[in-house]
Amino acid sequence: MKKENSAPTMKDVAREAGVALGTVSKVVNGIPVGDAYRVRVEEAIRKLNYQINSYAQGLKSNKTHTVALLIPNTQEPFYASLVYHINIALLKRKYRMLLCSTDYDSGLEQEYIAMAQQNKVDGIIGLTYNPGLVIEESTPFIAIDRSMRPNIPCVTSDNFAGGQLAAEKLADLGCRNVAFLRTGSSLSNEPNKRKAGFENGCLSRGLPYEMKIISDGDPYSEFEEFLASHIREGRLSFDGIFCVTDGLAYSIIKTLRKLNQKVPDDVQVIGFDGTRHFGNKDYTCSTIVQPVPEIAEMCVELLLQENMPSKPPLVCLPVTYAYGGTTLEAAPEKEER
Amino acid sequence: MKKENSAPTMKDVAREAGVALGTVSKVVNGIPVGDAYRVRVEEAIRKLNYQINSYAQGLKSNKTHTVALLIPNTQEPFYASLVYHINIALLKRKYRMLLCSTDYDSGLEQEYIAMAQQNKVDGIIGLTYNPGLVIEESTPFIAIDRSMRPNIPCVTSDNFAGGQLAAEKLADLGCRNVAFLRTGSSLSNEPNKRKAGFENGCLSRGLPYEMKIISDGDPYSEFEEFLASHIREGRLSFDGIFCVTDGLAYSIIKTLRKLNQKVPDDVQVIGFDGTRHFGNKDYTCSTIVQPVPEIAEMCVELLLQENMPSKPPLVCLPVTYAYGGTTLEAAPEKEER
DNA sequence: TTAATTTCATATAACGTTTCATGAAATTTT
DNA sequence: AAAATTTCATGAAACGTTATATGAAATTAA
Repeated sequence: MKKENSAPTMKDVAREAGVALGTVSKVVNGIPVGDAYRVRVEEAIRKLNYQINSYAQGLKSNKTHTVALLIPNTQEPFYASLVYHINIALLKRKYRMLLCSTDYDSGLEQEYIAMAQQNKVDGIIGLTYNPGLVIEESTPFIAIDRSMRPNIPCVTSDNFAGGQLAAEKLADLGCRNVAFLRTGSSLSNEPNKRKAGFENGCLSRGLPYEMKIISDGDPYSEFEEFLASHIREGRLSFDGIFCVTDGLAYSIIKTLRKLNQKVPDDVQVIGFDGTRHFGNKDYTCSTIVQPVPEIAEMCVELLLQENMPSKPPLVCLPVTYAYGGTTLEAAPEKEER
Repeated sequence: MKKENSAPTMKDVAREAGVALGTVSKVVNGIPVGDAYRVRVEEAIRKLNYQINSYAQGLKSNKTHTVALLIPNTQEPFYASLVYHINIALLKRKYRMLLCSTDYDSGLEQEYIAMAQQNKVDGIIGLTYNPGLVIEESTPFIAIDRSMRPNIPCVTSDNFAGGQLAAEKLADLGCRNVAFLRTGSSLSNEPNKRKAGFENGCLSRGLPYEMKIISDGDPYSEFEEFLASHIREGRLSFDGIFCVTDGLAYSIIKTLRKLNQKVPDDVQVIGFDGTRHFGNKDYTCSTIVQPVPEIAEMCVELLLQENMPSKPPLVCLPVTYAYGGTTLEAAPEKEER
């Protein structure tokens, strides 16, 4: 007599189908089995509504079907978007996601990695700015947005091309004098690539540019001061601004408004990230879009692939430009006024 | 001889400490054991850096130490904040979180619940607007923000009090004519409580009010039309607006700006949620703050408590008002101009 | 037709826990 | 001091899988 409330096991399926336990296991795992057997097992599975007990499976196979995602937080739109798409990519492959918000705390990061080193996850996808993390060779690790070390695969957007694209767009849209703005808060070197790409793009188009990087103090008031100091007779000396992130772009747009500069008529603004903010179209700007779904897919793909290539790949995914109302282009959908 | 790359097991600890397997299990699970034994086991655990294999544990005990979180998405700030705080509350108790983005898809929701019904999670915390979900009695379920049915515990903010608080605040700040704005997109009945509380507050203060609920069409242009129609000689007939969410508030503020109404001088705006948007202080408004960390704690607490009370609790947590620049109050920190 | 080979379902032994019956040692009772 | 009782570490069984050795049936070779 079977207990009331317990899920059916392979043994139950085997009894129901009149086959051996091992045969059920094979069917469940897609290992070829005589047609007559397979059909009977499949029927029994359907009839009993059998689902595999992944904990028994994990115990036996040392595979947990769980992947840890190390991410600073789940609230900034870019991170939230990564969480969302990685979650989808994992569920698609029947993997669970263990979410680990690290708050940039290297102690926590190391703790989670240690946990993974034990037997709790099959691998880690990590966005961390802490290069000193101790990661055992045996734990598959994929880095997002920052190359951790030579032997760890890394998936990033093509930040250099993104910077270049921003410069070219601004040039195409008639700018004659542009600026790159960035805060120094991020320790990743990817923003530097955005900057380098932007410089490169400006140079190749003969577009005069200025760089402003605020690393200390309150970036918002510092940027306001910076912008105010570039106003002569009510006019800003730039007519195009590239901000290192959309978050900064929003802030700059607000500052520009305060300084009576019209966006995009007086000055055009391009951000970076392109993560839609809680589906509210009021909070978009023209931007360089990071291909978050593709980044997510690629991370999961690399992490779960059977045989890691000897040379760990550095994947650099293409970015695109998207109009968002803060440049002179026409909206793709419909002009809203 | 032990395999190189495998984690130490209880057996290893037992051998190292010279005690029986069961004794190690007791120590690990905090079951009292003779002091001398406990010390030796603890030492061995430290020496071998033993960590329990939660898959073996889950197999044996039918406890998975995993909780599923059903949530529409991870990107809207309120949801993102819930994810974050529930994640923390669970990790604190050594529970894993299985994140399930449902996109309001009842099929997906049901699928995840079925998965939980099998043996994959110990319980579910769910924010869903689908009252028809089939949930077995045996699966602990905590609803957020919407009472699913009488026998399922539910944790919400005190939406009624929040509406009331908004009305009182606006009255205190000198408003003489106010409006409640809401989109009809949400199927939850909690927004109705916000509305009811607001009405109640207005009535008790003798504050004339108007309600506008947009359920069809593009809410943004509809609201713009609505607001424009209430302008006489350049002045809006309201001097206070309560929006059902911060997201709507941002949108309304932008519309007001377009209509040349100054916030907060001409019209004050209060939103609802109080989730800080990606830590960017440019995107805050005066608001009724939902106590997300407390909601998260409460959900986890209720879900994991040993003996569920016979009468499932309906927990209603207190909200607070927070200044955010869109009302006439002074900023708590420092006035920024 | 018989022997050698291949095919493939079966049964069994782990995997690392928890739990529980067992009985030795320590304590209390007489 | 002996008997009865309590305390508590022990070790084996079980949880639901996977993997591997086993041998029966089917196929091929002689």
